[in-house]
Amino acid sequence: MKQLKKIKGTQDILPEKSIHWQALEKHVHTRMALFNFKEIRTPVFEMTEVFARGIGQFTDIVSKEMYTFTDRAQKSLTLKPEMTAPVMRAYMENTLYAKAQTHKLYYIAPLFRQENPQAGRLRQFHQFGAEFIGSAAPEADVETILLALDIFQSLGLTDMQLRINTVGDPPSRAPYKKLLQDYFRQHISDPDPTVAARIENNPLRVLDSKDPALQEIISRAPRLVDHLTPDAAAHYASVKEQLSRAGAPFTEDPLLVRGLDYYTHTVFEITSDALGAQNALCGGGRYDLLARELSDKDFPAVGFAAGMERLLMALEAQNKLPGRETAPDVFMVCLGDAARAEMATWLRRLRDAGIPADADFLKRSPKAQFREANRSGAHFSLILGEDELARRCFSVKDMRASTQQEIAFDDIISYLQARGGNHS
RNA sequence: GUGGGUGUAGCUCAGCUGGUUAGAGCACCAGAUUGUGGCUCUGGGGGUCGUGGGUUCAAAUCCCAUCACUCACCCCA
Repeated sequence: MKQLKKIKGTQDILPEKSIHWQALEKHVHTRMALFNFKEIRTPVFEMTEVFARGIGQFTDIVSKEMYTFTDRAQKSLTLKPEMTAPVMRAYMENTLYAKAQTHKLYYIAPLFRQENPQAGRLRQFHQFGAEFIGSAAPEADVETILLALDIFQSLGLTDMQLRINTVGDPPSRAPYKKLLQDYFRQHISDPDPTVAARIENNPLRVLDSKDPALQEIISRAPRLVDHLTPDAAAHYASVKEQLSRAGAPFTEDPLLVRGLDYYTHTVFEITSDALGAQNALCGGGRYDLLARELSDKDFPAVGFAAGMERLLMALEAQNKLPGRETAPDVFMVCLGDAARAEMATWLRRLRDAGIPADADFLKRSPKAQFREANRSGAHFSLILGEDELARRCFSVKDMRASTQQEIAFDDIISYLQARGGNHS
């Protein structure tokens, strides 16, 4: 029979790796709590509308990367390719805005995009992220950026770059867009279809093109920073000033343009030198326009999303992977049928006492059971055989010291507890 | 969607210009030690050489196709 294989661009996270995932998730929960962000969980799939309207029809995500299918009721559903739109949908659907003026939400979730996989890019990948909804103040932008930095830094990660830019507000952007369109139409003689479409639909996106032929033209293009309304300019200036005061080094990148339509004002990206071509650890920004795309209400918001696979890759490259292997404190070695009959009972007693315990389940030879005990990393082997049963005791072997002594059944739990677990 | 690279044991790989039953290290299992692991020694199991076709007396090796994986472009986390 043919071996079944996982879907392209997906990954099995085996025990060897999952210890790092668990530690990273725990770390995220801890740091988020420190900033008073609360976890939100949303379904893995949504009505396609949530993304089509939220993210924007002309974005790469919506136009070619979504896992979209129709269910039996002929509704179009989509596996979520990002979390900001679902969080905003949930925020409004559950009228969180009625409970408090601002909400600080965070998530850890699997996401799906049908792209060609490569290092740091998968079809099912995982992000954690935060969404600070309800405040239009630059202080909220800063809080969000500092949160992202904090999570990376507190893991010990170094060699990161924070880049920021502003994509302005609608009053700044509308006239600028026209200006940019005119400029590109005038200077790009025969644009390829993608570029042509971008000039029409979202000229800002042309700015981050890496096409060598366009670099010259792009570098001379009019810049949004020079065409901001006073309000937008003040917002951006305030973000920069607060970041500087907080001691967060950043570089301004006038060409940093996020691929999603809902962004306004501040956008930012944190990249790592430890990664390959896909070096963005985290991307985010303010998205005051999203709520209106999904409803008839307006809510200012700012957030970020960070790729967990990429973060783990960067941590691994710097030897900073969090999490350790676990091992049981004790491994039972049962010799003979009478002892084996007591195995389940003793395992239960040990575990009820909070002592991580394992045993051999293959009825193997003593030698093989000790080998397994050794491999498990257990501190002690609890040997139970004919002799021990008769004397109502265990032979307790310390696997590191290679010493052995008898401990009465009645004393075994307290004996092991006094040894303080596997790390003593 | 487009390029490049790689497919031999569970893993890492060797296998020269095609030539008997395809190898090593690690891992796994067993024995040396009939109730004692780690070290050592001995032995063992495990491979349709990614798949299909072609050339040839003969293909893991050469040719074609195909699939998978991977890196990169695009784009993004």
